[in-house]
Amino acid sequence: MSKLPNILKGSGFKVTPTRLVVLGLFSDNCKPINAEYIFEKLKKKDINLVTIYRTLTSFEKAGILHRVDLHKDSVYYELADHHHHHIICTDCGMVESFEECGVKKLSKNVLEKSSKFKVISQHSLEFFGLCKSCAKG
Amino acid sequence: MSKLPNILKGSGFKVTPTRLVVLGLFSDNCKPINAEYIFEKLKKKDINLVTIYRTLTSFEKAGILHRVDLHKDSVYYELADHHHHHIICTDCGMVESFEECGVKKLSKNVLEKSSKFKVISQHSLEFFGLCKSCAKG
DNA sequence: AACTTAATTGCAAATAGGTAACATTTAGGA
DNA sequence: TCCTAAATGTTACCTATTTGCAATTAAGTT
Repeated sequence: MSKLPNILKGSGFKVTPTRLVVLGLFSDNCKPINAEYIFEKLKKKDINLVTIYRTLTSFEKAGILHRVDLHKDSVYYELADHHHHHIICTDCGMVESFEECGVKKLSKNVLEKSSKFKVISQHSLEFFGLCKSCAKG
Repeated sequence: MSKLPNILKGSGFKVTPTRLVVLGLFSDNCKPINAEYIFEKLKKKDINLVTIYRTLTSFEKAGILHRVDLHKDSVYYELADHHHHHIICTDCGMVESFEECGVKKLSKNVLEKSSKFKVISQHSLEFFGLCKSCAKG
């Protein structure tokens, strides 16, 4: 059950402690995380923040991670094969995930109607609103 | 037909030349634009970049503008009442807009199933892929 | 029309997220 | 074990955006 190394090898990456542990964080967390979060979580391992940025960028290029836009001031990622979407509270920033996503059909339609695009490889769908406790205030 | 001033007044803003001309840019453009673009377009009027950032932020808070995440390095906005979505080429960055969006139903479902949220006020839906010319390379 | 004042803007400096350059180290094949 | 390209650390840098504060102005009031 050496899943993580195989993911790395499968994308042509060398298997390094840093990459394993970063990838591990993503499979442990079912929420989108950013570079700073990873840096803090792995403080003990003393991994350079620059390396974390590089790891994230290369994982994204390889299709292992997807960006998630939470309208926050840094870039968040999650595992591409989770295919979650989110509701974000515009007041407190709380994030809830949901699975359901009927966008595949729409994606097909959109591509057919498009005059300029050949391939759609990914989509993002996020909702913004107020969580129950912020809606009270 | 003093539409723009009324939009501003309706949100409790004072009507200033800067705000009028920034808002005007948004109603002329059917594409998402960022602070830098506005700054360049209005170079003749010599508007401070800081003022543009402040204008964008306040318009967003007031619900006049929505953010659009194009996975680029700055924040883009478009008029909230345009309700467009986009396909972005991950290679060259080209953006195409489309109107169709069957997300309202989904939005309702999502809110019903959510344990934590009370209100959904907005959503974002973007597709990422390759435009025809980048797909060739 | 001049007066008042809170809202708006300009200017300079700071911050924050992210990237580049380059030297050092390491994974993993020969 | 050795070799080399890939990965990492360190430092400096860049670019988008924000903050603090002084000067200006929209727009209501006299």
